[in-house]
Amino acid sequence: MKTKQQVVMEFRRQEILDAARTVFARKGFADGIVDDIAAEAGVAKGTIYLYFPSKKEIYKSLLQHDMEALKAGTLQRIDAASGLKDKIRAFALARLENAEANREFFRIMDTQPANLSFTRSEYRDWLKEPVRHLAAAIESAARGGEVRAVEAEKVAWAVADLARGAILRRLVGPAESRLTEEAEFVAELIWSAIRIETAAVKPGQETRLA
Amino acid sequence: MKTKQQVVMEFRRQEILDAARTVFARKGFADGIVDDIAAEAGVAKGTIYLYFPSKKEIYKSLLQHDMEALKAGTLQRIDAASGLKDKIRAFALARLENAEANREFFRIMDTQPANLSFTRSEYRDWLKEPVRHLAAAIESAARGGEVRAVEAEKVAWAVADLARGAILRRLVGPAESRLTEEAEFVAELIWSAIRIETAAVKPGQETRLA
Amino acid sequence: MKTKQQVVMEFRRQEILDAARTVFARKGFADGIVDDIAAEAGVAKGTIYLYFPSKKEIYKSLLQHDMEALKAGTLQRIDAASGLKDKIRAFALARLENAEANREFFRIMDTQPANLSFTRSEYRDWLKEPVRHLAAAIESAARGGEVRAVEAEKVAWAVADLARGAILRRLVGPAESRLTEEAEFVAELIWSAIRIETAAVKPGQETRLA
Amino acid sequence: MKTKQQVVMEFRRQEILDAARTVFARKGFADGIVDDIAAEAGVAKGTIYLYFPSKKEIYKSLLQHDMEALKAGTLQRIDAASGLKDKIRAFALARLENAEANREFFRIMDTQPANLSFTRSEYRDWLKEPVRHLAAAIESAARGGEVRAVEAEKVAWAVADLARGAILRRLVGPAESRLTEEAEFVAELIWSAIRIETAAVKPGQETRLA
DNA sequence: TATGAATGAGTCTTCATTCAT
DNA sequence: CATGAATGAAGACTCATTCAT
Repeated sequence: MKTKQQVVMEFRRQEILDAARTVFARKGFADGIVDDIAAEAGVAKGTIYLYFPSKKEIYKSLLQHDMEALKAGTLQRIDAASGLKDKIRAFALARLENAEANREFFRIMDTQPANLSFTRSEYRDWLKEPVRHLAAAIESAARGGEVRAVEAEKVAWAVADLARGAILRRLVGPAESRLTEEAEFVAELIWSAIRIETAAVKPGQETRLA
Repeated sequence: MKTKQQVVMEFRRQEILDAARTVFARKGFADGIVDDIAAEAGVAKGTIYLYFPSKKEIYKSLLQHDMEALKAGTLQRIDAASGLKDKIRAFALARLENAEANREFFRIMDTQPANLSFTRSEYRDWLKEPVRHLAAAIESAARGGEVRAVEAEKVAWAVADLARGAILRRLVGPAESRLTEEAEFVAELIWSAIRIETAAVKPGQETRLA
Repeated sequence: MKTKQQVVMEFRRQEILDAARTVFARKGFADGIVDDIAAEAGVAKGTIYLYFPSKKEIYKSLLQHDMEALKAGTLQRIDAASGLKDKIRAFALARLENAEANREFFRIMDTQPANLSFTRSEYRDWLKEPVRHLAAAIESAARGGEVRAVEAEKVAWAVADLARGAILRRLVGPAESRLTEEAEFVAELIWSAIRIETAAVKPGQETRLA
Repeated sequence: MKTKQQVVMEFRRQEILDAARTVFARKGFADGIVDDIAAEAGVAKGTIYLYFPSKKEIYKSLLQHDMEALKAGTLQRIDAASGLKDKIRAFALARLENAEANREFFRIMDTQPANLSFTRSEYRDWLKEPVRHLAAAIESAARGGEVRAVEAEKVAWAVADLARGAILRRLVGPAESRLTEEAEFVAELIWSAIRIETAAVKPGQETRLA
């Protein structure tokens, strides 16, 4: 069981990480100075160094923590969905919602300097697992004759790419549609591309891509 | 007509921009110091400031310049292609080849700090025009009954997203396939999603997605 | 009579001083940080400040305390010796043994920053008294015709200087001889220099300087 | 041949070293802050770092430089003297004069923290050579029957110790005697201790020790 | 025009000291 | 009394920018 000490310790760390996320998201790593983080967290500068050995380490912890959460959430939502199309939609929606709820985190992910030893490639590693998960589902569906025999992993990455693009556009310009619509668009696009047509699509029988 | 002065001036600016591209790509904006750029360009540090008012301005000029080139190239290649699928493939290939030929530039685009007043949103603006171009082609094809009545601009952005994802993966891990294959995959995926099926796809009649 | 309070107080102060001696000897004043002292003493950092008003004051107390002990010990051993040569030997041996038994203290004495208001000059003051004591013995011997009429105080300081040098060399390199031999060397050297020769020294009649 | 560049470079380094010597002598290493050195040298703080990579390196360079000079000077003066007693006197006088002319340097030598990787032991190394030089002269004299068969190196170190003590006392209290007298005292003391008496010293025939 | 030495504001980090518990 | 988390002043070092040559 945790001592009260540890609880307080953990709480402070979290406060600082939250402050850091805000600051780094706003100014990036280099321009997000420690004074800012301290001010944002409402503590003195020295206090920061009681909980983290360096600015870099704050940054790393932040990424690690947030990415872990994102990964777990995404995996869980993929599993919760039943059909393949639902899984695709779930994946996209998980990423969209996470980014929406945590714009700061996404902005960091997206502007992360490549030279902090903890690099984008590691970021991609966190993404890799959910993508593989999705790829497995696609393969399974292909074996079941539900979709065509596609390169499952490439298609799964495509889902991730589309989700990312959608998020980015929402981040820059104001949102023009609901998150569910965005996710639906992704799912529909991919689904249309890989499903096995049981019949010719006649004019007027369009899918929701339109 | 340009004086010799101006020619020399322009030449030096270009040398410095090239050096800056290399440095910024390697170390990012914050860690790419002016001394590095000067050394890379083979001039003294002070000389840099005869051609650019500040480090930030070098960065901005660099982005502006490279993005302009990318935009022009992409537009031209879209126009050169005839059918819609070809145009899609051309778009993807243009971006892939550009990124390949100019990894440094792409890396900068991709890690660009969000706080340089010259932001990603502006970057996206450069991309916007080729995407709109592609969207127009899609709409035209839709009107011609070649593809379904889709949200043309969203689909066009999807093409851009997929291309970007492909590039990113090539940048991180070593390339596993040829650029043309990557472009083909993108074109095929999108095409499969939006084309109007003239007949049911029978088993064994798969497309090249696989 | 001391209350139990005072006894405990005194005990804690001593513990802290002991810890401080170890730390300062190992790292010097500037690099011997208060956390180190607290850890070494097995108390919390705040506790230190219940017993001493500042780090500097710990340092001063430490020097004061140790030097007082050194002075008292040296004086006592000089007095205990009977003849002049014995007194010289006793002086040197007292300093050597003290330094050996308490290398930490000596190292502090010897590297003491000159700018702690409590300076080396004060340190020398503690040494002054034993030296004067020895000088008095020399003068007395001179009056008794035992040694030549030398500048007693200068000779006494010379004894101190030689002892110090011997200690320093033992501190740096590993000891090559016993403490008593070192002291004997000092005593013999000085004694040879000031004694009144009762007869010419013939070859082969060398003293133990060799 | 040196370029003008190198000359200017060397000159600036020297200016900074001079400033550093003053500051370090006054405040010690830890409290001698870089701003002080810069102010003393009449340059901006940043300039310091054009000539030295770190504060520690300034300190090391300073010691190295000054000790080298001291060693060379001492060796030369020993060699210049003819008889053994003269050599002893020369050694002591060289150290005394050097310390007098460069009180700052001596104070640094004497308060040097032991934990700068470049330690006192290395300082002793610089002293070692002149001492060995003197020891050789003593041994040679012993073989020539001029002095007794003493432990030459220990005696030579004794000379160094006495010189050091004399310097220290002059540094603390104001000088009471001329440098030559101090050196003469050292030489006379050692000489009395090791010379071979050709005849009994009769009362009234005292040497200059008195 | 080109140079590169000089500048000093700005940043991270440390650590003596305080104080609420 | 004891604790140790919190503080913030201070210091080493960096680097964009300037300017005398």
